Amino acid sequence: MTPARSARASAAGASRAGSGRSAARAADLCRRIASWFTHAARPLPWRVTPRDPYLSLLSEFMLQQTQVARVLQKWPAFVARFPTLRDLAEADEQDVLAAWSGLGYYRRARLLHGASREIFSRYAARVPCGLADLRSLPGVGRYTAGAIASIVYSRPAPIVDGNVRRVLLRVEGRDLSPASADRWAWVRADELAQIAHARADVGAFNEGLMELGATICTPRAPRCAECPLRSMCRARSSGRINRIPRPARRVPVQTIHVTSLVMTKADQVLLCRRPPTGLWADLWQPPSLELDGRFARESEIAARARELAPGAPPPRLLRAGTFDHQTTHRRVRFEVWHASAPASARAPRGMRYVASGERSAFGLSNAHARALALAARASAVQGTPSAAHTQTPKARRHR
DNA sequence: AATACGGGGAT
DNA sequence: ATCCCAGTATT
Repeated sequence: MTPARSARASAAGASRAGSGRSAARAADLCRRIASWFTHAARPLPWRVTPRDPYLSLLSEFMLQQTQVARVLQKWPAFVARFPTLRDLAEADEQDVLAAWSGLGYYRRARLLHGASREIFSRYAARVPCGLADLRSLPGVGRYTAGAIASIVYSRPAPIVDGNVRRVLLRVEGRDLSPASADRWAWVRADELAQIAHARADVGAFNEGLMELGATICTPRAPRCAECPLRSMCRARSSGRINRIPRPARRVPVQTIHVTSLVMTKADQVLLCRRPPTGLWADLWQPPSLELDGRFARESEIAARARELAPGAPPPRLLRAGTFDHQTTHRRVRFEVWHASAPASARAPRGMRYVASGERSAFGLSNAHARALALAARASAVQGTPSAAHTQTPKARRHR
């Protein structure tokens, strides 16, 4: 064997056993993350020691595609309303939806409720620790199952969310297409989870990886100077930190027109239920007309108002105003009208007149809550003098 | 492999 | 204005 050939062979061997250097690198990465997380972890209400399985499950559902700051706003009231898994499992779905109001992706509330009922009945009210059992629960996918298994039960399961994917792609300098990036990240996260589990606490490693992505290795303007991985980050050393990960293909935003008719009777407002599928499924709203490319004409609103208060003289309509409600791939334009129903009016079948005090028992989207507020301000201005002087300066601008 | 599904934060 | 967020279920 010539010296040259011998050198190639040993180089190939060393790189496959790959082991050598890459295993040491992986162990180093795990160690740095765990060490950093012990002092950098944000105090969050579900980060209790030891982890509470129910609170962890609840937080994971709420945090699906939802930022920590938003979950923190809704967390106290939800936990106070449903302190234990049993409370949640025995609740009516509508009460769960009401407590979820404003969080978005309302299907999660129904799935969480279903999961809690299944855990209550099939698992004796204990959140399961096995990946397969977890995955069988409604609303629990690969990420959530891995999070519960590893963070709550210290099982060697990987998790990949948007944070983990970004951190791993960057530290390893992988400029992959979105689909390949996701597959690669799961493989890499699995390898690292096994190492972290063998060395220390895989839960702290997984949680630390997410925390790093959420607080340091952010999508834009990452704070590399504070990053525990800065000296080993290949995206940074090759100047590609702003190109990795590649941006996802974005879908064009479509515009929807909603004309809402807010019927009030004394201090009560008429609400109806949305259909069980589609946007804002199963939530409550004021009766609304959703038309293609335009708001409803006043004659169409008037016809609807007569249906809602049959037998009464035609209600006087007040155009309260318009606003835009922006979501990721939709712009919802609202036009809000107000009408007063006579005290004798009865709510049509399936609808309810709801007093402001009991509003919190009804699941309402933020958009429809805003429509109700707009109508209330407008009718207060146009209505009784006693109500008119309570308007805020902001309300005055809407006249 | 795409698409539907909220609402808001950060830049 | 643009991108993204502790994703999952359905098509």
